Amino acid sequence: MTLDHILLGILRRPASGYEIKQWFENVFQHFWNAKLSQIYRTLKRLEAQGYLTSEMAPSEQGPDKRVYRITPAGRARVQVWLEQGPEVGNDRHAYLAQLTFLSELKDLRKSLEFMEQLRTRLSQRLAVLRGIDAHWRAEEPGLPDSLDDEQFHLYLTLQMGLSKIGASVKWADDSISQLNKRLERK
Amino acid sequence: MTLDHILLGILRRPASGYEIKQWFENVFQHFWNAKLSQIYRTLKRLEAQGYLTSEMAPSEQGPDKRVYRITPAGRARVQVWLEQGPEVGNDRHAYLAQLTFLSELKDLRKSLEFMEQLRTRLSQRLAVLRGIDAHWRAEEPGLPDSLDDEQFHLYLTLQMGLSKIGASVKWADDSISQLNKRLERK
DNA sequence: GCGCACATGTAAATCGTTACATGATTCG
DNA sequence: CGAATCATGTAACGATTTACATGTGCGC
Repeated sequence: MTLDHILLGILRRPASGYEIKQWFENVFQHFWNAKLSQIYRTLKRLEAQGYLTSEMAPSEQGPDKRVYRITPAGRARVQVWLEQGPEVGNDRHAYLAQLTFLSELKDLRKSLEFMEQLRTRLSQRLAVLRGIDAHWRAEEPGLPDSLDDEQFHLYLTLQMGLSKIGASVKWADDSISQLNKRLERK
Repeated sequence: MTLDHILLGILRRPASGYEIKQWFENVFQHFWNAKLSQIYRTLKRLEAQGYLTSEMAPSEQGPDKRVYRITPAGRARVQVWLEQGPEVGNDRHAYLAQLTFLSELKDLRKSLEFMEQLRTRLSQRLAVLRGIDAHWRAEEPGLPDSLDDEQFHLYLTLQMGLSKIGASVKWADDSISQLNKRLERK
């Protein structure tokens, strides 16, 4: 049900489904994603349940859009979610599952190749986050003190992405060098 | 469809649904989880699709169990999955979503409290992984060189967990100290 | 006898992805 | 006039969770 809460959270300021999708792409990119089709469906349900209202409005750029607004019931739901403490614990990493069984190929060179590909992909994601960070630092020299509280919270989530993906890349490097050692021993 | 592949991967050695669940709890704990109900249903489908066969067998401890065995078609499917390169990119962290909107409470002490709870939970997970690591080191002094290739791959996934959760705890500490600074400034 | 670990499933509901379907506006 | 971006949705399918439902074997 977390998608519900995220949509309600974004709608602390009115927005359309399409605009909400931008949030996922710009802000949540490194820790959550939702397809437009799912967003539209969920907004509709949330409105039927009384957490949102909506109305058509002209767009500055393009066709009319349906703008959603949160109701008091919606605000209350976000509040409960925020006060209930952190939800930890459903990471899902398909590549770690693959790595577990990669020994089945009985060929360490294949494992090495896999890890090198993985390292590349992880570095690319790291580069994206670093770009966002750099952009932010360029615009706000006094970081993080100069940020208002809302931006500061956003900034903390970005730091998390940076620190986690940074650790992953280090791990990949380390694994690659251990694999190389193992290959030399044979 | 990754669950399919994981089940087939585990079944490189015959096992029952209940035993597979132990794998998720012991080995995959830090990066994947599946409920028993889902495992049973998926095994059934995989058998119908010809990737598995099964037969009832007596248990050492408890009632009879249904033991699944992988077929050549199943092995081929795992092979394809392993050779296709790493699947990266759907981390989902509910707590980062919560943190994003925590500014709505307009009370940095609430944010601080949240981060402290989060830090506690993350440390607990780290402690579990460290325990597994310590146990491993105690039994295998020459780590990682003394491991066979299968264990070595497993060991790499554990290192990943250690490194990622370690980074998360560091990030939480850092965030807490930044929040404290911010609180003092007011 | 009670509780725990062992063992297997079904049903209902929701979540999430992929494919399909349509159309307006803007910029080059 | 074509491509990109803006904009909204439906349908079908598969993945996942939660609740329900049942029963064995062992140790205290």
